[in-house]
Amino acid sequence: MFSAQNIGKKISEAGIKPSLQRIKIYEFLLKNNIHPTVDFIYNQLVNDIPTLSKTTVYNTLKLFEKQGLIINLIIDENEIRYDAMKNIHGHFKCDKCGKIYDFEYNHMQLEFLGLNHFNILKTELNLKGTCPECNQ
Amino acid sequence: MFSAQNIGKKISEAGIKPSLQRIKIYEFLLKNNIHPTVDFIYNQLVNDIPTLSKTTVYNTLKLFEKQGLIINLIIDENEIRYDAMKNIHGHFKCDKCGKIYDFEYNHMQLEFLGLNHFNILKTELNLKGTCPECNQ
DNA sequence: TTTATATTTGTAATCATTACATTTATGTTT
DNA sequence: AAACATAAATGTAATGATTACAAATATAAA
Repeated sequence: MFSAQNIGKKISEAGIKPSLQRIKIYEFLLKNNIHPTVDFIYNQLVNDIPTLSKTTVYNTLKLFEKQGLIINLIIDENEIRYDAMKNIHGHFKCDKCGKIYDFEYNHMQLEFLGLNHFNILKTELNLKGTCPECNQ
Repeated sequence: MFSAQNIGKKISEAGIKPSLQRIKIYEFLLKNNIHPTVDFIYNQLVNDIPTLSKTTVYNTLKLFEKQGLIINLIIDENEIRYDAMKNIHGHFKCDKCGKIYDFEYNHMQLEFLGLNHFNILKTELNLKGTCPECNQ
């Protein structure tokens, strides 16, 4: 499903040279749809690539985002998260356990008032509250 | 329109003792609907209150938020902004000039799929792109 | 006036991110 | 293959927003 070749190809198609580090980082995002932070990604991958630097993770994610391969997710202070899912969806963050859930919504029906002549490039719908597990 | 008494009363109604600092900070948010950062608020008010500490601004805004008097707005990394507008509305941030615009949207028609038994306490709709001024 | 409590203040610590210079890897030319 | 140029990765130091914490000040109560 996500072979190294496929991943490298996707990276190439985004105009990025597929180095080992870049393949591993993108692979991690594709296989783990958990909206990880930079720190989390680094800690997971440093086992695989002992020489990995956190700066590389930062640079790589910034590059991926610039080239449209992933999106970033600013849902709470002091933590940028990353998401390789490219379909439009919303994010729910549980205030108690901190887990982030994806959800679908009827974005086609959304209507914005007073944004004529605005060039909208990104839409973020973030919900907060408590998840079913924490509600019990 | 926003007299010191009215402001003090609103703060009291939120269960907060209306000190000078608290009144000035809330007054600033009410009179300037510009989604300011902590730093901006501090720099504006320190003229008025020369002994003001930035810690007080942080503490006061946190308290206001906890008591539901204001909301915070996390639309970009490294900057929490605050908003005293209590009606539901979205925020558009221009990538070029950085200005944040309010807009209305049809939130009543919004439908979330897969969030049964989730307790939704806050909804944030953030758009990004370029504003008409920067599009020219 | 004492005493207790709440609020404000200033400094130091924390932590995510960025800047920058060095090292390593990759690709090209001769 | 060697020399060179370029790109990518690395490690350390700097930045900047936020928080922790203890001391000082203000407010309220006895």
